[in-house]
Amino acid sequence: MEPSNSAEASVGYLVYEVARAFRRRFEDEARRHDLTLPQWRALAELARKGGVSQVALAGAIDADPMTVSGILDRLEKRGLVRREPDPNDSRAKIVRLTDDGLALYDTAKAVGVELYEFAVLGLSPAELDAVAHGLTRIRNNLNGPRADQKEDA
Amino acid sequence: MEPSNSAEASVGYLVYEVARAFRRRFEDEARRHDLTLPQWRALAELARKGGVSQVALAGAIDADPMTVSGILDRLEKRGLVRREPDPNDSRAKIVRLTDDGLALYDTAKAVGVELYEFAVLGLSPAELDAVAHGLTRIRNNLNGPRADQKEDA
DNA sequence: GGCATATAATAAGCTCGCTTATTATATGTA
DNA sequence: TACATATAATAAGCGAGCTTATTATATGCC
Repeated sequence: MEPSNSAEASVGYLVYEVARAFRRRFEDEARRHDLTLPQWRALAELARKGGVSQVALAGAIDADPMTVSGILDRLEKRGLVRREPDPNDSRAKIVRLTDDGLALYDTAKAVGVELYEFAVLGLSPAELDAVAHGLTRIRNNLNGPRADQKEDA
Repeated sequence: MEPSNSAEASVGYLVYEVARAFRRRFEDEARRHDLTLPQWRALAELARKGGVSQVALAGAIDADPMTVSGILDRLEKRGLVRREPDPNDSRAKIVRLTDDGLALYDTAKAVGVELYEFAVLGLSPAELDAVAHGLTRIRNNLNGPRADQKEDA
C-alpha cells in the first residue's frame, strides 16, 4: 500500500506539490509583511535591476504580461512601486521600487532565502544538482516543440 | 536562450517553472476536451476510486476542500460528475463519475500520460529517480515543522 | 440526555495565471 | 508618405488556490 522508496510519487505530481508547498509556506511566513510570493519575486527583481519595463519584468520572473500588470497594480496601490513613462518608448512604462518598496524588500528579503535553505535541508550539493539537472531537462522538454507536431505555419 | 548547460537556475525557481510549463502544455493539448489539469486529475482519481467524499478527493489530489468544491461545481454543471448523499454521514457527499464523465476521461486519459512521458524524455530511470528522491525530501521538509523530518528512506 | 468540540461542505472575497480583445505607439517597407 | 505589422500595456472574464466565516451534522464526554 505504502510506496516503497523507489516507487515515489511521479515527478509530475511532486513538482506540483512542491511548488504549492513552497508558496503556501512562503506566504505563511511573509504574512506579517503582507507579501505574496509573486509580489516578493517582483520586488526582488526590481531591487536587483532598478528600473525595467513591464515586459522585461515579466520575462525575468517568468510571468505573463497581464499577470505582471495585476501584481504591479497591487504593489503600486500600496506605494511600493512606481510606474514612470519610458522616455524612449511611449508605449512602455518603467517600473521602479519606491523608498517604501525598497525598505520593505530589505526587511522581507530573508524570508525567501531562508525558506529555500530550509527546504533543501538534508540534500547534498550533488543531490541538489541532480534535481536541478533533471528539472532543467524537463522544463526544456516542455517548452520545446512536440515530436508529433509541426513547427507552426 | 540558455546561459549554459551547467549554470542551472535554483531549484526553487525551476520547480515553479516546471509546474507552470506542465500545466500550460497540458491545457493546450486538453483544450479539445475542454479540461483543465486539476479537472483531469479529479476525473482520474474518481475513475480509479469510484465514489469518494469530497475531503477524500481533496486529500487524494492534494487540493484544498474549497478548491475541490469549485472544480466539482464546474464538472457537475457539465454532467461529468454526480454528488450523492453519503448514507453514513449526512454532512458528506459521495462524488462519482457519470457515464459521460467516464467516457470523457477514457478519451482524455492519454493526454496526461503521454505528456508526462514527453516531459521526461532524455532522462534515465536513475536520473528520474534522483529527481523524485530530492523533490520528495523537499516536499517533506516544506510540509513538516521547523525541525528535521522523518518519512521516506 | 446535554453540551462542547470537530468535521463536511459551501459562501464570499482576494490574488494569480491565463485567454481574447483593445488602444496606443513603433517600425519596416513600398 | 502611407500602410501593414509588431509591440507595450491594459480591460474583461474565467479557473484555481487560498482565507475566513457559516451551516449542518457527528462525536466525545460529563
